[in-house]
Amino acid sequence: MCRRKTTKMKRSWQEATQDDSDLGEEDIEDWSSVASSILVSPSSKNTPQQAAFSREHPPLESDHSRTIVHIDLDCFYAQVEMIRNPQLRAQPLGIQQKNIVVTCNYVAREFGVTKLMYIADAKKKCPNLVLVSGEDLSHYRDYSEKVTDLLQSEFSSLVERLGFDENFVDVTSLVEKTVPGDQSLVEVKGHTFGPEGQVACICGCHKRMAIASHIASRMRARLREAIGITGCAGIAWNKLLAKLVGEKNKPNDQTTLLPGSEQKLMLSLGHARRIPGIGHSMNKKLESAGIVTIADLQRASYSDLEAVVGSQSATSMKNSSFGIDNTAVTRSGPPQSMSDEDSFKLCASLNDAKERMYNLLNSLLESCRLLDSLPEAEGIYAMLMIRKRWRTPLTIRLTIRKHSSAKKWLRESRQTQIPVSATEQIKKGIFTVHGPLMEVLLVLFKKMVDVEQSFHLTLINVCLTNFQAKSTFSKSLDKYFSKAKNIENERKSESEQGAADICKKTTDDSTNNPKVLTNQQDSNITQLFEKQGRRPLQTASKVLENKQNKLSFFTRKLPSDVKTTSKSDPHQGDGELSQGERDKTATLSRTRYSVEVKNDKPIDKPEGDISSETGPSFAKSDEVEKDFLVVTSSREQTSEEMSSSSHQSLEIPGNVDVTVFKSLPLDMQADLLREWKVQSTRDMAPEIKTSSALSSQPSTSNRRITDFFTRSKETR
DNA sequence: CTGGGGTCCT
DNA sequence: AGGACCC
Repeated sequence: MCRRKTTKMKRSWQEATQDDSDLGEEDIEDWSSVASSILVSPSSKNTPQQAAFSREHPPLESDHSRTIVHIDLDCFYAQVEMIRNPQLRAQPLGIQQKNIVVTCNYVAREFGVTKLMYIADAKKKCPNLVLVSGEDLSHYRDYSEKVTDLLQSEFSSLVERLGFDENFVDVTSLVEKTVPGDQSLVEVKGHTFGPEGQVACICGCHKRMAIASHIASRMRARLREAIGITGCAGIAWNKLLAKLVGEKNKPNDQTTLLPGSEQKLMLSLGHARRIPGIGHSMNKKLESAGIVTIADLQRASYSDLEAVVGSQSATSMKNSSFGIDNTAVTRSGPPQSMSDEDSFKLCASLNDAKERMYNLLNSLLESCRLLDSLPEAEGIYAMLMIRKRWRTPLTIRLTIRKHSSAKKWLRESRQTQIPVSATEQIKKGIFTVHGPLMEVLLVLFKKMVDVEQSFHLTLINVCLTNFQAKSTFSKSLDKYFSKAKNIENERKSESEQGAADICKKTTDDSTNNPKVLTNQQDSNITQLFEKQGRRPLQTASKVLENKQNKLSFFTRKLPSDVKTTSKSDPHQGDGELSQGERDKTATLSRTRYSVEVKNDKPIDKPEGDISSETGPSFAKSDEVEKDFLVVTSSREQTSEEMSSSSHQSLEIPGNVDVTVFKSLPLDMQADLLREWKVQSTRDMAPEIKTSSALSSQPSTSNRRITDFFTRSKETR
């Protein structure tokens, strides 16, 4: 079977090889039939035999079983600045970092301003260009996280970030749940890429793409409603194609790839460098072998290619050139590192370097803390934020760039463990550890720079990484709730105490001073500076603009997400929980969105609408801000689920204040319910088997907080 | 006249 | 620790 399949693939490859310029229907049809004939379980690709076989014949398998949406925000930094200051919307706006316009709005683009353009050139093109500094990324980071969170909580738990402004969303399971029973024809929403009316594949992918196009439309609508941000979507059956097709209609639009048109899409790109994964150095290697275009790549013999770039790259490039990509959407989780950097013309003295390092470190620790907003949040919010945010880095890295004539862009770095004294402090929520960290940074600095000699630096970067694996906060949760009434009554200091309690781990002394959580100047820091005028710790109090968004932070990668050497199971979908855990999952969830497809036309309907029984049920978007708990109704409920949703108070541990609990955002309530439920049933006997439809019901946001604390970064 | 971030692999 | 890649 594999052999037949591969033979057929090979034939199509040879056809493409023989005349790349001919994009006739024959090629496309052949590809389509190939694609449809080999809907095969991709899990069969990891066997050694397969790998060995692949070396001779790269695994060109077109897999249509997944449905991927790629979301790409329009000129992201510029959009954020326009949200922050709407007056900018009407003007040509450029975001400036040092000497460069890193991005600009579409008004400016009409003047010919482009990304990564020198300020001087941009001003020449557009003398009235308004420039906003974009060197501080924190606002962009905030909006970026909101976007990922929205996609993750409302559409799919499988969301992968790429930079700040792109997200891949695997909507396979959502699509499957909404496949209409009788309607075979579903119109694609938005633009398509490919010939109209093409019926290319018999596997049902066309219909899935069409449904996904409605989901993508809903995603973009939600991003606009809830965050005020616009973006493009690409819809296809793998990440590569989704990303590439999404660019076809910009800005603020969407494009669905029609099955059979992948060859046309890939060849439309022209240059091989347009393929994600082929960067500067790969491209140079390819050029040295005479491979410049994607057609060249398709045409190149595998053995030649392998000789130039190695077998692994050869295989993935060959596949990519045909639009084949089996890589999974990998849930991003919270960041693996936090860094802050500054570049400059000249840094030539130790004191200068110290001050710059201090400033970088200070802003890093500031963004770790989030305690500034604590007094303005309810105690419970603060605590949960802390639970999410307080990840303790175990290593610190210093990176510099020396001016040394030749390789100006070369960086050097040294890293070391953060002193245990400092990590202990951070665990307790005390972020005034500048002193010890500065000492460590200084050591790292001197490993790279001979401070006795003259030096010339042009960049310094401080990076916190290697976050601690296991959180100890989880067990303090119930304690917190039992104190919740105090917090309500006594406001600020009490909320700080609440946070402090959480941080005390378990057996801490009872004399813990609540004030540890306020800003404290570390007097030791003074000794690090011979010169005065350094900045005190900033006590800026950021307000919680949006508690929901602040609180729904990224989930952490789970062990099952950790890469298995190469291929992925496209059906792992929402499956990072074990079957048993899923079955125990509370069914309360926030309103979810989807699209009802009826008579070839999508109709928005509230999820509770019983008349939607015949088709897939989707919530309507207008009511999203009303946070009411709904029992997801896109399938039948088991009696167990009915009871868990209608008698939710039974799921709440006795020591928890119900009033406080009910004041929480609904998705958080669901998170906690699930957490308790899982905990209370963890040691029970194996549960009743349920249907796959049931088990695949996503618990969306339910996973976020719990996973964050029960699982953490596994050491690598 | 080259951003300020991130990721993973070797 | 560096290098590749991404935005």
